[in-house]
Amino acid sequence: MIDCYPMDLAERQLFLTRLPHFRPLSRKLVERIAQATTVRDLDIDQALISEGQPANSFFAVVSGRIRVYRIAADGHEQVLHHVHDGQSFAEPALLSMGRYPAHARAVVASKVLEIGGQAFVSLVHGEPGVATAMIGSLCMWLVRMAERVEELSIASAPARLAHYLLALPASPGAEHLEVDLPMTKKDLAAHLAITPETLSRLLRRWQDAGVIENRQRSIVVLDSRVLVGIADRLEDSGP
Amino acid sequence: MIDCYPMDLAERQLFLTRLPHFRPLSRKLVERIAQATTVRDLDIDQALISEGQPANSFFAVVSGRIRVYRIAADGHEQVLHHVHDGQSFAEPALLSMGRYPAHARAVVASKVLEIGGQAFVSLVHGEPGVATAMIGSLCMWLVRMAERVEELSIASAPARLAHYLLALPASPGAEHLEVDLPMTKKDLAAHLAITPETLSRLLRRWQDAGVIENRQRSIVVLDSRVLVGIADRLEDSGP
DNA sequence: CGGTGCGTTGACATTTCTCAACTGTTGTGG
DNA sequence: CCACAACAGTTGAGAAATGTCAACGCACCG
Repeated sequence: MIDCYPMDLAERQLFLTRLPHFRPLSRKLVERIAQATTVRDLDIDQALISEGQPANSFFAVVSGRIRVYRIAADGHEQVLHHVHDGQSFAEPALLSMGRYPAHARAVVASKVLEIGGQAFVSLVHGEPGVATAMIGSLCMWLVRMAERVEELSIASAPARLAHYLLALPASPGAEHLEVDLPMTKKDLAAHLAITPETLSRLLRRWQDAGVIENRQRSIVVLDSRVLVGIADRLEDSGP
Repeated sequence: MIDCYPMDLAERQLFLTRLPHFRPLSRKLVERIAQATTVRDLDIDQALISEGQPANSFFAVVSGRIRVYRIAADGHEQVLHHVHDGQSFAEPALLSMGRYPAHARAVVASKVLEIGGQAFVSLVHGEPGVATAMIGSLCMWLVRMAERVEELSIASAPARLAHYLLALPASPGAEHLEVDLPMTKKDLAAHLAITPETLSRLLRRWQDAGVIENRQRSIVVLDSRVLVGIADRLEDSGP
């Protein structure tokens, strides 16, 4: 864990300024928001929110990654989102629902900013600038959710996986594109609503076909055109 | 089509007052919003929004039903939502995206209120009450989307269908609960990401088992406990 | 160095889709 | 008002995809 020192007010303020939806706010407003924050350092797998708790805060991820999930009726853990650094979450819970609708837990050791309480809520209701910022933030979440719905509506597992890989930010490897997987393959399987076995077999098949290279925590895309074709459900060359 | 007469300002204002997120607003504010609206009467299957158009308005459904959808890469129509009377949509497009992210089209003959233009946007940015109302509206959408994600993440078709039926508002029939299907079975199948054939077979099987009665546009639930069990993936008594 | 759990692989069971044919309903034009 | 066209809905048979169960290798952490 790199950033495991306490953040002072100026640091918290600087971090807030960098969040997309607080960027347009005046220095003074951001300072007032920063005063209503506290820092939470989380160990790996440490719980942050339990479903049903009264919502008194929302959160922004400074570093690390948070898993937002619910427990299905059969006890299975259903992942709603992975929240990365620079993103915030649980705004709706604080602003209009009153209770947290899901669990949240650190995937890796993480540092989050807790922004909360009545102080922030009254700021939203009283300051048009803050309200506008929150509207922008909520709209971003809606777009992400719409993408997620579209992704999950894709019937075939190969198409869902290809779609997901192509949407991930790619860093130029030695010669081809290399995408870092932001979670374990087990979690990725859950995210795509398939089993880990199916995921493993798909990656194996594409590797054998020379389309990708399957590494530990990343995928090297050797022929993205084939992946695009699979994502568009044109055809997947079977086993 | 019942309401195919023009709505005057007072009627539009009254309708807006009834929308959940405009209810808390003062009479004067609602009147100013109403002045920025126009009525659109749509025939069955008539287009309202095309994906990619510049967004200058958002919409509220007075009567009828609007289908929000996207065209997938393979030409398949992917339904994101069905919007019913008393609900609004496309707020994010107007407030922060600038362009419509999806198509919208009338499922049946419908009347929608177009609320729009710079007038409304400046009202949102200037009037804390309106901004708060929009925040509430966006939060409701987020909750709906989260439910949709959870629904689609359920792996098995019987569980998805049972979950959907149980979430639908039920009217007490002669003796048992009767739920009206808000769309055709073909569209319902698309909504659940299954084929119409699979849907038909599931309803048939449950009817044969005495759990439901399969009518044209509604389902009579004879034994909701069995449905709850199926939704929780406990077990579905096979054919 | 040994355990814990991810990732992989194989064999098998099950679900769901696909294709094709048929039935029923609805709405329209003669 | 009826006949017909168009299309939602149903049913069946077979194929394909995916899940389940089981076993094993391997990395990582204590």
